[in-house]
Amino acid sequence: MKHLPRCTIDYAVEASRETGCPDCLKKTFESCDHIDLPTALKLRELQRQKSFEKRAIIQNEGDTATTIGIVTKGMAAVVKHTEDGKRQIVGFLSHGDLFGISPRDEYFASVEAITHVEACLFPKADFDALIASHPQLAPDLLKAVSHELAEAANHTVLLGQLTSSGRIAAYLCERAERLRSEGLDGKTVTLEMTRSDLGDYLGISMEHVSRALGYLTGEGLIRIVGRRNVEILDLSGLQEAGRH
Amino acid sequence: MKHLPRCTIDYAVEASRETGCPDCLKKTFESCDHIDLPTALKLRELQRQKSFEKRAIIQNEGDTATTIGIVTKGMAAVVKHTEDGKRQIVGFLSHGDLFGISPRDEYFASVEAITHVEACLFPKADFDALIASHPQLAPDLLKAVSHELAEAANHTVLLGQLTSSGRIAAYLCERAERLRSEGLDGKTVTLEMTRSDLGDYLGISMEHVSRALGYLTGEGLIRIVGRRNVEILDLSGLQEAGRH
DNA sequence: GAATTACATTGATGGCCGTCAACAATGCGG
DNA sequence: CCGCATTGTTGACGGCCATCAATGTAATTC
Repeated sequence: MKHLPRCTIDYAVEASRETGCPDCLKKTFESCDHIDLPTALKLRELQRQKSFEKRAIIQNEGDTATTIGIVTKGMAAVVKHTEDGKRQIVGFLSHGDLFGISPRDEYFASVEAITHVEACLFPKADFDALIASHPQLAPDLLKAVSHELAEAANHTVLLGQLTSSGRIAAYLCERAERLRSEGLDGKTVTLEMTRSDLGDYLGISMEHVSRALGYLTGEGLIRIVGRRNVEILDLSGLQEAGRH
Repeated sequence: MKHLPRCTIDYAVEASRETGCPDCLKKTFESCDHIDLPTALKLRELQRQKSFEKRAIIQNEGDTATTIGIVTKGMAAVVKHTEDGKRQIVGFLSHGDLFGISPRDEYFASVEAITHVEACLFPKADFDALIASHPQLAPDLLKAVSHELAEAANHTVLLGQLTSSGRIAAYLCERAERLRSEGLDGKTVTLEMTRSDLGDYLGISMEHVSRALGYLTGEGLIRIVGRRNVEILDLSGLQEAGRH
Protein backbone atom coordinates (compact mmCIF):
# COMPACT_ATOMS: atom_id res chain seq x y z
CA MET A 1 0.00 0.00 0.00
CA LYS A 2 2.75 2.33 0.93
CA HIS A 3 4.19 2.63 -2.55
CA LEU A 4 0.93 3.66 -4.15
CA PRO A 5 1.90 7.35 -4.50
CA ARG A 6 5.04 6.29 -6.29
CA CYS A 7 2.91 4.40 -8.79
CA THR A 8 0.90 7.51 -9.41
CA ILE A 9 4.04 9.42 -10.16
CA ASP A 10 5.26 6.75 -12.55
CA TYR A 11 1.95 6.94 -14.35
CA ALA A 12 2.32 10.70 -14.70
CA VAL A 13 5.74 10.23 -16.20
CA GLU A 14 4.29 7.79 -18.67
CA ALA A 15 1.55 10.20 -19.69
CA SER A 16 4.13 12.88 -20.18
CA ARG A 17 6.13 10.59 -22.46
CA GLU A 18 3.08 10.25 -24.63
CA THR A 19 2.67 13.97 -25.19
CA GLY A 20 6.41 14.43 -25.39
CA CYS A 21 6.66 17.44 -23.12
CA PRO A 22 9.67 17.09 -20.83
CA ASP A 23 8.55 16.69 -17.21
CA CYS A 24 10.42 19.68 -15.92
CA LEU A 25 8.55 22.04 -18.27
CA LYS A 26 5.13 20.72 -17.36
CA LYS A 27 4.57 22.81 -14.26
CA THR A 28 5.74 26.07 -15.80
CA PHE A 29 4.18 25.60 -19.23
CA GLU A 30 0.66 24.29 -19.08
CA SER A 31 0.38 24.30 -22.84
CA CYS A 32 3.53 22.24 -23.21
CA ASP A 33 1.40 19.15 -23.71
CA HIS A 34 0.38 20.42 -27.11
CA ILE A 35 3.90 20.53 -28.37
CA ASP A 36 4.63 18.50 -31.51
CA LEU A 37 6.59 15.29 -31.15
CA PRO A 38 9.74 16.14 -33.15
CA THR A 39 10.29 19.32 -31.15
CA ALA A 40 9.61 17.49 -27.93
CA LEU A 41 12.18 14.89 -28.77
CA LYS A 42 14.70 17.57 -29.58
CA LEU A 43 13.95 19.28 -26.28
CA ARG A 44 14.46 16.05 -24.38
CA GLU A 45 17.79 15.81 -26.08
CA LEU A 46 18.76 19.36 -25.14
CA GLN A 47 17.58 19.34 -21.56
CA ARG A 48 20.21 18.60 -18.95
CA GLN A 49 19.20 17.60 -15.48
CA LYS A 50 21.85 18.78 -13.08
CA SER A 51 22.46 18.60 -9.33
CA PHE A 52 23.94 21.33 -7.17
CA GLU A 53 25.10 20.84 -3.63
CA LYS A 54 24.20 23.26 -0.87
CA ARG A 55 25.84 26.70 -1.34
CA ALA A 56 26.84 25.96 -4.93
CA ILE A 57 26.62 28.85 -7.38
CA ILE A 58 24.21 27.91 -10.15
CA GLN A 59 24.53 31.10 -12.14
CA ASN A 60 26.74 34.12 -11.60
CA GLU A 61 25.62 37.75 -11.91
CA GLY A 62 27.32 39.36 -14.87
CA ASP A 63 28.14 36.12 -16.66
CA THR A 64 26.92 35.72 -20.21
CA ALA A 65 23.36 34.41 -20.08
CA THR A 66 23.60 31.10 -21.87
CA THR A 67 21.24 28.96 -19.85
CA ILE A 68 17.60 28.97 -18.81
CA GLY A 69 16.76 26.72 -15.90
CA ILE A 70 13.85 25.35 -13.94
CA VAL A 71 14.22 24.17 -10.37
CA THR A 72 12.88 20.65 -9.96
CA LYS A 73 13.98 19.89 -6.40
CA GLY A 74 15.25 21.83 -3.39
CA MET A 75 15.47 25.56 -2.85
CA ALA A 76 17.66 28.17 -4.50
CA ALA A 77 18.03 31.91 -4.05
CA VAL A 78 18.33 34.77 -6.50
CA VAL A 79 21.12 36.86 -5.02
CA LYS A 80 22.74 40.21 -5.63
CA HIS A 81 25.82 41.59 -3.88
CA THR A 82 26.71 45.21 -3.28
CA GLU A 83 30.24 46.32 -4.04
CA ASP A 84 31.14 46.39 -0.37
CA GLY A 85 30.12 42.78 0.07
CA LYS A 86 26.60 43.03 1.44
CA ARG A 87 24.23 40.36 0.21
CA GLN A 88 20.60 40.72 -0.80
CA ILE A 89 18.42 37.76 -1.59
CA VAL A 90 15.94 38.99 -4.19
CA GLY A 91 13.81 35.88 -4.12
CA PHE A 92 13.69 32.19 -3.39
CA LEU A 93 13.14 29.56 -6.06
CA SER A 94 11.55 26.18 -5.59
CA HIS A 95 9.86 23.48 -7.64
CA GLY A 96 8.75 24.77 -11.01
CA ASP A 97 10.36 28.19 -10.74
CA LEU A 98 12.17 29.56 -13.74
CA PHE A 99 15.55 31.29 -13.60
CA GLY A 100 18.09 32.75 -15.99
CA ILE A 101 15.63 35.02 -17.81
CA SER A 102 17.37 38.29 -18.53
CA PRO A 103 16.64 41.38 -20.62
CA ARG A 104 20.29 41.61 -21.65
CA ASP A 105 22.92 39.07 -22.61
CA GLU A 106 24.18 38.73 -19.06
CA TYR A 107 22.53 37.53 -15.86
CA PHE A 108 21.34 40.42 -13.69
CA ALA A 109 21.66 38.33 -10.53
CA SER A 110 23.29 35.18 -9.26
CA VAL A 111 21.47 32.00 -8.36
CA GLU A 112 22.69 30.08 -5.33
CA ALA A 113 21.65 26.69 -3.98
CA ILE A 114 20.17 27.02 -0.49
CA THR A 115 19.61 23.29 -0.11
CA HIS A 116 20.66 20.50 -2.41
CA VAL A 117 19.09 21.55 -5.72
CA GLU A 118 18.17 19.73 -8.85
CA ALA A 119 17.47 21.77 -11.93
CA CYS A 120 16.64 21.25 -15.53
CA LEU A 121 18.79 23.36 -17.84
CA PHE A 122 18.28 24.42 -21.44
CA PRO A 123 20.63 26.37 -23.68
CA LYS A 124 19.08 29.79 -23.98
CA ALA A 125 19.30 29.80 -27.76
CA ASP A 126 17.32 26.59 -27.99
CA PHE A 127 14.84 27.81 -25.45
CA ASP A 128 14.28 30.98 -27.45
CA ALA A 129 13.90 28.93 -30.60
CA LEU A 130 11.30 26.80 -28.86
CA ILE A 131 9.27 29.87 -27.99
CA ALA A 132 9.64 31.23 -31.50
CA SER A 133 8.53 28.00 -33.13
CA HIS A 134 5.71 27.41 -30.64
CA PRO A 135 4.01 30.75 -30.06
CA GLN A 136 1.38 29.11 -27.88
CA LEU A 137 4.06 28.80 -25.19
CA ALA A 138 4.62 32.57 -25.06
CA PRO A 139 1.60 33.37 -22.87
CA ASP A 140 2.71 30.79 -20.30
CA LEU A 141 6.19 32.21 -20.24
CA LEU A 142 4.87 35.74 -19.95
CA LYS A 143 2.63 34.64 -17.15
CA ALA A 144 5.54 33.10 -15.28
CA VAL A 145 7.67 36.22 -15.62
CA SER A 146 4.87 38.61 -14.71
CA HIS A 147 4.13 36.43 -11.71
CA GLU A 148 7.70 37.03 -10.57
CA LEU A 149 7.08 40.72 -11.14
CA ALA A 150 4.03 40.69 -8.90
CA GLU A 151 5.98 38.85 -6.22
CA ALA A 152 8.78 41.38 -6.51
CA ALA A 153 6.23 44.14 -5.91
CA ASN A 154 5.05 42.44 -2.73
CA HIS A 155 8.63 42.04 -1.60
CA THR A 156 9.22 45.72 -2.24
CA VAL A 157 6.34 46.66 0.04
CA LEU A 158 7.70 44.32 2.69
CA LEU A 159 11.16 45.90 2.54
CA GLY A 160 9.95 49.46 2.26
CA GLN A 161 7.20 49.56 4.85
CA LEU A 162 7.30 46.74 7.38
CA THR A 163 9.12 46.45 10.70
CA SER A 164 11.36 43.47 11.29
CA SER A 165 8.78 41.28 13.02
CA GLY A 166 6.23 42.35 10.41
CA ARG A 167 8.53 41.09 7.68
CA ILE A 168 8.96 37.74 9.39
CA ALA A 169 5.22 37.45 9.93
CA ALA A 170 4.46 38.37 6.33
CA TYR A 171 6.97 35.85 5.04
CA LEU A 172 5.53 33.08 7.19
CA CYS A 173 2.01 33.92 6.01
CA GLU A 174 3.13 33.87 2.40
CA ARG A 175 4.73 30.46 2.84
CA ALA A 176 1.64 29.14 4.61
CA GLU A 177 -0.50 30.49 1.80
CA ARG A 178 1.58 28.70 -0.79
CA LEU A 179 1.26 25.45 1.14
CA ARG A 180 -2.50 25.86 1.31
CA SER A 181 -2.69 26.54 -2.42
CA GLU A 182 -0.95 23.18 -2.87
CA GLY A 183 -3.65 21.46 -0.88
CA LEU A 184 -1.78 21.14 2.42
CA ASP A 185 -3.06 22.69 5.63
CA GLY A 186 -0.09 25.03 6.00
CA LYS A 187 -0.02 24.92 9.79
CA THR A 188 3.70 24.28 9.81
CA VAL A 189 6.21 26.11 7.66
CA THR A 190 9.67 24.68 7.20
CA LEU A 191 12.52 27.15 6.93
CA GLU A 192 14.97 25.46 4.59
CA MET A 193 17.35 28.40 4.80
CA THR A 194 19.54 29.70 7.62
CA ARG A 195 18.60 32.74 9.73
CA SER A 196 21.27 34.60 7.84
CA ASP A 197 19.68 33.78 4.48
CA LEU A 198 16.32 34.85 5.78
CA GLY A 199 17.82 38.09 7.05
CA ASP A 200 19.39 38.76 3.67
CA TYR A 201 16.00 38.20 2.07
CA LEU A 202 14.08 40.37 4.53
CA GLY A 203 16.65 43.14 4.76
CA ILE A 204 17.38 42.65 8.44
CA SER A 205 20.28 41.19 10.36
CA MET A 206 20.50 37.55 11.29
CA GLU A 207 20.28 38.48 14.97
CA HIS A 208 17.09 40.39 14.42
CA VAL A 209 15.54 37.41 12.64
CA SER A 210 16.06 35.51 15.87
CA ARG A 211 14.64 38.31 17.96
CA ALA A 212 11.61 38.75 15.72
CA LEU A 213 10.87 35.03 15.81
CA GLY A 214 11.20 35.26 19.58
CA TYR A 215 8.83 38.18 19.70
CA LEU A 216 6.17 36.42 17.61
CA THR A 217 6.58 33.36 19.83
CA GLY A 218 6.08 35.52 22.92
CA GLU A 219 2.91 36.91 21.39
CA GLY A 220 1.63 33.37 21.06
CA LEU A 221 1.39 33.58 17.27
CA ILE A 222 3.93 30.90 16.39
CA ARG A 223 5.96 28.12 17.91
CA ILE A 224 9.48 27.22 16.86
CA VAL A 225 9.90 23.49 16.49
CA GLY A 226 13.47 22.29 16.26
CA ARG A 227 14.97 25.35 14.64
CA ARG A 228 13.80 24.72 11.11
CA ASN A 229 10.05 24.44 11.59
CA VAL A 230 7.59 27.11 12.53
CA GLU A 231 4.15 26.11 13.67
CA ILE A 232 1.53 28.77 13.12
CA LEU A 233 -0.70 29.00 16.19
CA ASP A 234 -2.75 32.06 15.28
CA LEU A 235 -2.91 32.73 11.55
CA SER A 236 -5.10 35.82 11.64
CA GLY A 237 -2.95 37.27 14.41
CA LEU A 238 0.13 36.58 12.32
CA GLN A 239 -1.47 38.22 9.29
CA GLU A 240 -2.24 41.25 11.43
CA ALA A 241 1.39 41.31 12.63
CA GLY A 242 2.47 41.15 8.99
CA ARG A 243 1.01 44.60 8.37
CA HIS A 244 3.46 46.44 10.60
CA MET B 1 18.97 75.25 -37.88
CA LYS B 2 17.31 75.01 -34.54
CA HIS B 3 14.28 73.06 -35.74
CA LEU B 4 16.27 70.33 -37.39
CA PRO B 5 15.64 67.72 -34.67
CA ARG B 6 11.92 68.38 -34.94
CA CYS B 7 12.12 67.66 -38.65
CA THR B 8 13.79 64.36 -37.87
CA ILE B 9 10.96 63.45 -35.54
CA ASP B 10 8.36 64.35 -38.14
CA TYR B 11 10.15 62.14 -40.61
CA ALA B 12 10.07 59.27 -38.13
CA VAL B 13 6.36 59.69 -37.67
CA GLU B 14 5.94 59.56 -41.41
CA ALA B 15 7.98 56.38 -41.62
CA SER B 16 5.86 54.91 -38.88
CA ARG B 17 2.70 55.69 -40.80
CA GLU B 18 4.09 53.75 -43.70
CA THR B 19 4.77 50.61 -41.70
CA GLY B 20 1.54 51.03 -39.83
CA CYS B 21 2.88 50.43 -36.34
CA PRO B 22 1.20 52.82 -33.91
CA ASP B 23 3.69 55.36 -32.59
CA CYS B 24 3.18 54.49 -28.96
CA LEU B 25 4.22 50.87 -29.54
CA LYS B 26 7.38 51.75 -31.40
CA LYS B 27 9.64 52.32 -28.42
CA THR B 28 8.55 49.18 -26.59
CA PHE B 29 8.32 46.86 -29.59
CA GLU B 30 11.22 47.22 -31.95
CA SER B 31 9.82 44.58 -34.24
CA CYS B 32 6.50 46.39 -34.47
CA ASP B 33 7.57 47.82 -37.81
CA HIS B 34 7.21 44.39 -39.38
CA ILE B 35 3.58 44.15 -38.50
CA ASP B 36 1.19 43.58 -41.39
CA LEU B 37 -0.96 46.45 -42.53
CA PRO B 38 -4.43 45.09 -41.73
CA THR B 39 -3.47 44.31 -38.13
CA ALA B 40 -1.78 47.68 -37.81
CA LEU B 41 -4.92 49.42 -38.94
CA LYS B 42 -6.97 47.45 -36.47
CA LEU B 43 -4.55 48.36 -33.72
CA ARG B 44 -4.76 52.03 -34.59
CA GLU B 45 -8.47 51.67 -34.28
CA LEU B 46 -8.25 49.99 -30.87
CA GLN B 47 -5.64 52.23 -29.32
CA ARG B 48 -6.97 55.02 -27.15
CA GLN B 49 -4.76 57.92 -26.27
CA LYS B 50 -5.80 59.25 -22.91
CA SER B 51 -4.73 62.07 -20.58
CA PHE B 52 -4.53 61.92 -16.82
CA GLU B 53 -4.10 64.91 -14.59
CA LYS B 54 -1.62 64.95 -11.74
CA ARG B 55 -2.60 62.51 -8.93
CA ALA B 56 -5.21 60.75 -11.06
CA ILE B 57 -5.52 57.00 -10.59
CA ILE B 58 -4.82 55.30 -13.91
CA GLN B 59 -5.35 51.76 -12.72
CA ASN B 60 -6.48 50.43 -9.37
CA GLU B 61 -4.94 47.45 -7.55
CA GLY B 62 -7.42 44.60 -7.42
CA ASP B 63 -9.55 45.81 -10.32
CA THR B 64 -10.11 43.43 -13.19
CA ALA B 65 -7.19 43.75 -15.57
CA THR B 66 -8.82 44.89 -18.79
CA THR B 67 -6.28 47.33 -20.13
CA ILE B 68 -2.63 47.34 -21.12
CA GLY B 69 -1.03 50.76 -21.35
CA ILE B 70 2.11 52.52 -22.43
CA VAL B 71 3.13 55.88 -21.02
CA THR B 72 3.79 58.37 -23.77
CA LYS B 73 4.25 61.55 -21.76
CA GLY B 74 4.83 62.50 -18.14
CA MET B 75 5.60 60.30 -15.17
CA ALA B 76 3.45 57.75 -13.37
CA ALA B 77 4.06 55.51 -10.37
CA VAL B 78 3.27 51.88 -9.71
CA VAL B 79 1.88 51.96 -6.18
CA LYS B 80 0.84 49.51 -3.51
CA HIS B 81 -0.81 50.33 -0.22
CA THR B 82 -0.62 48.37 3.02
CA GLU B 83 -3.84 47.76 4.89
CA ASP B 84 -3.00 50.39 7.46
CA GLY B 85 -2.60 53.03 4.79
CA LYS B 86 1.13 53.12 4.20
CA ARG B 87 2.15 53.69 0.62
CA GLN B 88 4.95 52.06 -1.33
CA ILE B 89 5.93 53.17 -4.78
CA VAL B 90 7.19 50.06 -6.53
CA GLY B 91 8.49 51.87 -9.58
CA PHE B 92 8.21 54.94 -11.73
CA LEU B 93 7.00 54.84 -15.31
CA SER B 94 7.96 57.23 -18.06
CA HIS B 95 8.00 57.41 -21.83
CA GLY B 96 7.73 53.97 -23.40
CA ASP B 97 7.13 52.06 -20.18
CA LEU B 98 4.47 49.38 -20.18
CA PHE B 99 1.91 48.91 -17.41
CA GLY B 100 -1.08 46.72 -16.68
CA ILE B 101 0.71 43.42 -17.28
CA SER B 102 -0.49 40.96 -14.69
CA PRO B 103 -0.19 37.21 -14.09
CA ARG B 104 -3.80 37.04 -12.92
CA ASP B 105 -7.00 38.67 -14.06
CA GLU B 106 -6.62 41.58 -11.67
CA TYR B 107 -3.99 44.30 -11.37
CA PHE B 108 -1.45 43.54 -8.66
CA ALA B 109 -0.73 47.24 -8.12
CA SER B 110 -2.22 50.64 -8.82
CA VAL B 111 -0.84 53.15 -11.29
CA GLU B 112 -0.96 56.82 -10.31
CA ALA B 113 -0.10 59.91 -12.32
CA ILE B 114 2.79 61.80 -10.72
CA THR B 115 2.74 64.56 -13.31
CA HIS B 116 0.25 65.14 -16.09
CA VAL B 117 0.40 61.84 -17.96
CA GLU B 118 -0.54 60.78 -21.44
CA ALA B 119 -0.86 57.11 -22.12
CA CYS B 120 -1.83 54.84 -24.92
CA LEU B 121 -4.32 52.19 -23.87
CA PHE B 122 -5.25 48.87 -25.45
CA PRO B 123 -7.93 46.43 -24.39
CA LYS B 124 -6.04 43.50 -22.89
CA ALA B 125 -7.88 40.94 -24.99
CA ASP B 126 -6.87 42.69 -28.20
CA PHE B 127 -3.35 43.09 -26.97
CA ASP B 128 -3.12 39.37 -26.22
CA ALA B 129 -4.57 38.60 -29.62
CA LEU B 130 -1.94 40.79 -31.22
CA ILE B 131 0.83 38.84 -29.49
CA ALA B 132 -0.79 35.56 -30.45
CA SER B 133 -1.16 36.48 -34.09
CA HIS B 134 2.28 38.06 -34.29
CA PRO B 135 4.67 35.79 -32.44
CA GLN B 136 7.63 37.93 -33.45
CA LEU B 137 6.41 40.50 -30.92
CA ALA B 138 6.69 38.07 -28.01
CA PRO B 139 10.46 38.41 -27.54
CA ASP B 140 10.13 42.20 -27.32
CA LEU B 141 7.38 41.91 -24.77
CA LEU B 142 9.33 39.38 -22.78
CA LYS B 143 12.34 41.65 -22.90
CA ALA B 144 10.30 44.57 -21.58
CA VAL B 145 8.89 42.54 -18.70
CA SER B 146 12.20 40.95 -17.78
CA HIS B 147 13.75 44.41 -17.86
CA GLU B 148 11.25 45.44 -15.22
CA LEU B 149 12.24 42.35 -13.28
CA ALA B 150 15.89 43.32 -13.36
CA GLU B 151 15.01 46.83 -12.22
CA ALA B 152 12.92 45.40 -9.41
CA ALA B 153 15.94 43.38 -8.30
CA ASN B 154 18.04 46.54 -8.14
CA HIS B 155 15.33 48.29 -6.19
CA THR B 156 15.24 45.37 -3.78
CA VAL B 157 18.96 45.73 -3.08
CA LEU B 158 18.48 49.45 -2.56
CA LEU B 159 15.69 48.91 -0.03
CA GLY B 160 17.30 45.99 1.71
CA GLN B 161 20.88 47.17 2.05
CA LEU B 162 21.38 50.89 1.62
CA THR B 163 21.22 53.71 4.13
CA SER B 164 18.92 56.64 3.43
CA SER B 165 21.49 58.89 1.77
CA GLY B 166 22.79 55.87 -0.11
CA ARG B 167 19.34 55.32 -1.54
CA ILE B 168 19.05 58.91 -2.66
CA ALA B 169 22.52 58.77 -4.20
CA ALA B 170 21.77 55.50 -5.98
CA TYR B 171 18.51 56.88 -7.33
CA LEU B 172 20.19 60.02 -8.65
CA CYS B 173 22.91 57.95 -10.30
CA GLU B 174 20.34 55.71 -11.92
CA ARG B 175 18.46 58.71 -13.29
CA ALA B 176 21.69 60.27 -14.54
CA GLU B 177 22.60 56.98 -16.17
CA ARG B 178 19.29 56.85 -18.00
CA LEU B 179 19.78 60.40 -19.25
CA ARG B 180 23.24 59.52 -20.53
CA SER B 181 21.89 56.45 -22.31
CA GLU B 182 19.53 58.80 -24.09
CA GLY B 183 22.44 60.87 -25.33
CA LEU B 184 22.21 63.72 -22.82
CA ASP B 185 25.03 64.60 -20.46
CA GLY B 186 23.05 63.77 -17.32
CA LYS B 187 24.63 66.46 -15.18
CA THR B 188 21.25 67.62 -13.97
CA VAL B 189 18.46 65.35 -12.85
CA THR B 190 14.93 66.70 -12.56
CA LEU B 191 12.79 65.33 -9.76
CA GLU B 192 9.28 65.39 -11.17
CA MET B 193 7.86 63.91 -7.98
CA THR B 194 7.44 65.35 -4.50
CA ARG B 195 9.78 64.50 -1.62
CA SER B 196 7.00 62.40 -0.24
CA ASP B 197 6.73 60.38 -3.45
CA LEU B 198 10.46 59.88 -3.46
CA GLY B 199 10.33 58.76 0.16
CA ASP B 200 7.60 56.27 -0.63
CA TYR B 201 9.74 54.91 -3.43
CA LEU B 202 12.94 54.71 -1.40
CA GLY B 203 11.34 53.42 1.76
CA ILE B 204 12.22 56.43 3.88
CA SER B 205 10.25 59.33 5.30
CA MET B 206 9.75 62.55 3.41
CA GLU B 207 11.76 64.40 6.09
CA HIS B 208 14.68 62.07 5.65
CA VAL B 209 14.66 62.64 1.91
CA SER B 210 15.25 66.29 2.69
CA ARG B 211 17.97 65.50 5.18
CA ALA B 212 19.71 63.05 2.85
CA LEU B 213 19.68 65.60 0.03
CA GLY B 214 21.10 68.11 2.51
CA TYR B 215 23.79 65.66 3.53
CA LEU B 216 24.86 64.96 -0.06
CA THR B 217 24.90 68.71 -0.70
CA GLY B 218 27.12 69.22 2.34
CA GLU B 219 29.50 66.59 1.00
CA GLY B 220 29.80 68.59 -2.19
CA LEU B 221 28.37 65.80 -4.32
CA ILE B 222 25.23 67.55 -5.55
CA ARG B 223 23.60 70.95 -5.68
CA ILE B 224 19.86 71.54 -5.34
CA VAL B 225 18.60 73.96 -7.94
CA GLY B 226 15.16 75.33 -7.31
CA ARG B 227 13.68 72.36 -5.48
CA ARG B 228 13.04 70.15 -8.46
CA ASN B 229 16.49 69.95 -10.03
CA VAL B 230 19.60 68.25 -8.74
CA GLU B 231 22.92 69.09 -10.31
CA ILE B 232 25.49 66.34 -9.95
CA LEU B 233 28.84 67.86 -9.01
CA ASP B 234 30.82 64.70 -8.34
CA LEU B 235 29.45 61.66 -10.10
CA SER B 236 32.00 59.12 -8.89
CA GLY B 237 31.62 60.41 -5.35
CA LEU B 238 27.87 60.04 -5.67
CA GLN B 239 28.25 56.51 -6.99
CA GLU B 240 30.46 55.71 -4.02
CA ALA B 241 27.82 57.19 -1.68
CA GLY B 242 25.24 55.01 -3.42
CA ARG B 243 26.90 51.90 -2.03
CA HIS B 244 26.08 52.60 1.59
C1' DG C 1 31.17 9.67 21.18
C1' DA C 2 34.41 13.51 21.53
C1' DA C 3 35.93 17.36 19.05
C1' DT C 4 35.18 20.65 15.79
C1' DT C 5 32.49 23.47 13.06
C1' DA C 6 28.46 25.80 11.77
C1' DC C 7 24.46 27.89 13.18
C1' DA C 8 21.36 30.22 16.57
C1' DT C 9 20.29 32.94 20.57
C1' DT C 10 20.81 36.61 23.86
C1' DG C 11 22.65 40.94 25.75
C1' DA C 12 24.65 45.71 25.59
C1' DT C 13 25.47 49.77 23.06
C1' DG C 14 25.18 53.23 19.64
C1' DG C 15 23.46 55.16 15.37
C1' DC C 16 20.08 55.77 12.04
C1' DC C 17 15.70 56.97 10.96
C1' DG C 18 10.56 57.73 12.02
C1' DT C 19 7.61 60.86 14.18
C1' DC C 20 5.90 65.11 15.86
C1' DA C 21 6.20 69.92 15.60
C1' DA C 22 7.27 74.44 14.00
C1' DC C 23 8.56 77.15 10.38
C1' DA C 24 9.88 78.53 5.57
C1' DA C 25 9.17 78.71 0.78
C1' DT C 26 6.71 78.07 -3.26
C1' DG C 27 2.69 78.12 -6.13
C1' DC C 28 -2.04 78.94 -6.96
C1' DG C 29 -6.53 81.32 -7.14
C1' DG C 30 -8.87 85.33 -6.28
C1' DC D 1 -0.67 91.56 -5.30
C1' DC D 2 -2.43 89.16 -1.40
C1' DG D 3 -3.88 85.02 1.12
C1' DC D 4 -4.18 80.30 1.29
C1' DA D 5 -2.81 75.69 0.32
C1' DT D 6 0.74 72.77 -0.80
C1' DT D 7 5.28 71.40 -0.40
C1' DG D 8 9.81 71.50 1.70
C1' DT D 9 13.10 72.22 5.55
C1' DT D 10 14.90 71.95 10.14
C1' DG D 11 15.03 70.56 15.04
C1' DA D 12 14.15 67.47 19.08
C1' DC D 13 13.16 63.11 20.75
C1' DG D 14 12.42 58.26 20.99
C1' DG D 15 12.37 53.66 19.11
C1' DC D 16 14.02 50.27 16.18
C1' DC D 17 17.64 47.82 14.43
C1' DA D 18 22.83 46.99 13.25
C1' DT D 19 26.83 45.76 15.34
C1' DC D 20 29.90 43.58 18.46
C1' DA D 21 30.52 40.10 21.73
C1' DA D 22 29.60 36.08 24.39
C1' DT D 23 27.15 31.99 25.02
C1' DG D 24 24.33 28.11 23.72
C1' DT D 25 22.96 24.37 20.64
C1' DA D 26 22.82 21.43 16.78
C1' DA D 27 25.31 19.05 13.09
C1' DT D 28 29.39 16.96 11.14
C1' DT D 29 33.75 14.77 11.21
C1' DC D 30 36.94 11.68 12.69
